[in-house]
Amino acid sequence: MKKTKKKSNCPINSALEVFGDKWTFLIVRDIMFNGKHYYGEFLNAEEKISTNILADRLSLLEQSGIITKTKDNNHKSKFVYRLTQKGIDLLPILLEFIVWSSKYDKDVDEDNTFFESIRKDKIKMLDEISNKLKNELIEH
Amino acid sequence: MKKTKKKSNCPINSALEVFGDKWTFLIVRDIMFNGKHYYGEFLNAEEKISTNILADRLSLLEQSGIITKTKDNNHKSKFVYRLTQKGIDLLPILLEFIVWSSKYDKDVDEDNTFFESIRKDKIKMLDEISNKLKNELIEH
DNA sequence: TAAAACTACTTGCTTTTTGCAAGTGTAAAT
DNA sequence: ATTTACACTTGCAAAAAGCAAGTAGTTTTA
Repeated sequence: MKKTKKKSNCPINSALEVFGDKWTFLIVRDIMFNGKHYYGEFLNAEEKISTNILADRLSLLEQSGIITKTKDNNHKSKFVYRLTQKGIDLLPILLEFIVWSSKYDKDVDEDNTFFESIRKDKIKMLDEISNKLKNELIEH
Repeated sequence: MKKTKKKSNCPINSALEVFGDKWTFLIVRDIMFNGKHYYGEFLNAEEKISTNILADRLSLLEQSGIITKTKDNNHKSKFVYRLTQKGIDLLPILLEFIVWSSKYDKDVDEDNTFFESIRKDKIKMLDEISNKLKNELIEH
């Protein structure tokens, strides 16, 4: 995916210039909810992204300031991928995705306690998760 | 875009099976915020979708139960596209897209009063817009 | 009432993106 | 010293997107 000129300055289109594909949000999801930080971990996701697409998307996310890429100190051949604040701020969008899908797609894996928590007290849930992510960000 | 088997039952992936492209959300946006209802109106959007992609996406959105397609009574050669309740329920997602983009993309067209209203009182905004859309749905 | 214009597509073709398999280069473990 | 682990890169076939032109009903206009 090469960088292309903007189609418009609509805020929704603006988000789609980064996230208008099948994979980018899944990478963010894996860092956000599944505690993944390494290339190999993203590759192992259930959805089976291919290696070249993963490399491309990680690079785009880094260019967009949504994730950072740093060397792992204890393991020099590994890179650590983390969410920036801009990335953490995607949380409300992903939570709304979860709310919508768990309402309308009955095939969705039902971790009902989690979905219910989001629905019942969205703001509390949002604070908890975003504080956890923010701490990870500060510690490194 | 042909219908393909699900890559997983993750709720986020589930939403991306429908919305993981550059165009689908823009069509929903045009119905939701810009009062568009006709094929020709979607074509005229700033982002310039091509005719075959538009036809394909309208058909997918209809199959997914997010929009309905009905004959226009006063104008027999026209079809009216409307959001179902499932489509209206996408509103929180789109509002969060707007919040995120207007925070991080400084090129975004600034209708500050609108963005501020969303940020200041998200729940009120959500009620107002979704009631308006729900009325349209009931009247027809 | 015949011709032109409108509306919602469809078709054919080129370009771009995706998906898959195999390969490369550096670091770590045996 | 050699194998294994990890993070990619490369090459190629398949799928999707983008563009221009065509079609088929429906209204409008002359």
